[in-house]
Order: sequence, then structure tokens, then C-alpha cells
Amino acid sequence: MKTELSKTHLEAWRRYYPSFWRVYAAIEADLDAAKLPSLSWYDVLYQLYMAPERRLRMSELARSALLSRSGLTRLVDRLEKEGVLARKACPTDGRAQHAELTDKGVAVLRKIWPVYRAGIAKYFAAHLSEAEARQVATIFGRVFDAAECKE
Amino acid sequence: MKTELSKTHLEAWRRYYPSFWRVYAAIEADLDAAKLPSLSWYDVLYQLYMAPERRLRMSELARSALLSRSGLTRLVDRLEKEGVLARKACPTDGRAQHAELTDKGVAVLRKIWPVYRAGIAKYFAAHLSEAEARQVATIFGRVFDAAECKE
DNA sequence: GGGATATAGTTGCGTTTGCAACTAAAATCC
DNA sequence: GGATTTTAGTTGCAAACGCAACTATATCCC
Repeated sequence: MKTELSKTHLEAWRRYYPSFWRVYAAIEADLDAAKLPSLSWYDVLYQLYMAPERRLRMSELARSALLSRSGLTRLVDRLEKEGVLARKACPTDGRAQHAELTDKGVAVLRKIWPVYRAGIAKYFAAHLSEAEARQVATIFGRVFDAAECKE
Repeated sequence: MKTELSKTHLEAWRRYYPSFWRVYAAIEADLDAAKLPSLSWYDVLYQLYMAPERRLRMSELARSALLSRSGLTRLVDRLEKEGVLARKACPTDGRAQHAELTDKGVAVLRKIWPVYRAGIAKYFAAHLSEAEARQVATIFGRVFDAAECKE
């Protein structure tokens, strides 16, 4: 595994890293201003929305929503209390729980999305040409896949 | 301010956003495994290291280290307790405090950097050609600058 | 120059998160 | 098939952060 770092690559990181935080904070601020839940909610609900039967096991959800297992447990506690998802025991594995999106969850997702989309457009997409967007997708798709398995 | 979002741009976001979290988590994990302080420490110390006379006002530091003012106050509390920086009253403005990097702070910075650099190389740079790195720098420089002033 | 306003930093408090330890249910192994 | 190990999820606890309120100093404006 190579650990050298060219000046060019370092420069790329030095711009990429803080820009992410700014964009992220700006989008969160917009959601908050619209009295909507934060991106962590959206991430979980969206993963469920995409999943077959709108349900996932807790551990799968933790992985795809980029949270620790304990972090997810607490987040699902809050989401369940709000009624946007429900825990269901897994019929085939007594240890497992499924988190299942409710209709209310779908509705919440649909309320968040316009604001989220506008944030992505304003703080991110507005500064990329179509060609650049394609490149960014390619590059970070690669980065994402490589980071899947640790080390 | 445009808020439409092409499929291409959306796809770019959908790869960019989670890849950042994975890379970030992987680097933090490496730092933690090496019993080194986290990136938030590095960010603050590095900003001071780059600043004239290795010192910055709290509010400047908060902005450049991407933290809220209160968050910075607490972080500087911890850093000061570790002796890697020191608060100094500002001679020209009785309200202001300077955070000033100590020699120990420089030493800590130098201990963190090799691990951080290796993380950037492994999880990020290894997946970008030189040309792509230049483009990423250009693109996210633009994104960063635009996000400077809200709305 | 003195009262109103703005700015710098800190503090109280609540929220969110992760690690490590724990419980319970598979899966493995002899 | 019963003991051991692994896996799924939860819980105790502490760390880190942000918002709103607060204190102290500076600036503005008449």
C-alpha cells in the first residue's frame, strides 16, 4: 500500500477536506432553518426507502448509513419514537431486528428532499460543470469502493 | 441561486458524500490506533503553525478550523491543558484572546503528520491520477470559496 | 463623553456519537 | 448434542459539539 503523497495530491486533499465540511454545515443549516430533521435522519430513511420491502437489518443499516452500531441503535430509537420507522423481529434469525420504513417515514423523506436537493445544488452542484460532475462521480466512486474493506 | 440538479450532479453527490465519511473515519481510526490525537487537534495546531508568529485569535481559529466558537473554546481548553498551545491576552483588544502554538505543539504536529499523510495517501490519493488530483483541487477550491459567505 | 449597540469569548445545558461491556441467539466443533 | 465461539443488537458511560444566554470590552453616534 503506497503512502507517498505528491504535492498535487496533497493540494487536492487540502481543498477537498475543508470544502466538504462547509458544504455539509451549510446544508444542515438550511434543514435546521426549515425545521426539518438532519441529514442523519435522511440517510437512514433513504436507505430503507431504497431497500427491498423498505426494510433492513440494523447492522446493514448501520453500515450503509455510516454509523456505529450503537450510534444506529440510538438513532433508530429516536426515529421509532417519531413513528417514521418500526422495529420488527427477524423471523429467521432471533438475534436480528429489521427497521422498516412507515408511510409517515416516506412522507418525512419527501419533505426533507426538496431542501436537501436545493442545498446540494446551491453549495455543490452549482460549482461543477456536467463534465466535472461525471469525473467527480467516477473518482469518488473509486475512493468509496476502495475504502470498503479496511487496510 | 439555482436549485435544479441534473442527474449527473446528483450522482456525483451520491458518491462524493459517503466516500468522504469513509475516508475520514478510516484516517481517524488510523490515528486512534497509533494513539495519536484526532484530526480536530491537527486542524487547530496546523492553522496556528501556518499563522504569522504561530498565533491566531480564537474567532479566526474557529473559522479556519471549521468549528463553532463554543466548540473551539472547549477544544482550546483541552489543547491548553495538554500544553500544545497557550492562551495569551491580546494587547490591542481587551476582549480578544490569542491561541499560540508551543514547541510541544509543533512536536505533536510532527508526530501526527506522518500517520495523517499516510492516511490521505492510502484512502484518498491512491485512487486519483495526477491529472485528477489537479482537477479535484480546482473544483473543490471553487466549492470552498463559494461556501464562504452564506446564502 | 456617555448611553446604545456590536463583538469576543466563555459557560450552562441538551444532543449526538463511539467504545467497551453486556445479553441473547446462532453457528461451529468435537 | 453440548460446550465454545461468533454474531446482532443494546446499554453505561464519557467525549465532543452546538445553541442560547451571559460577561466584558470596544465601537458608534448624538
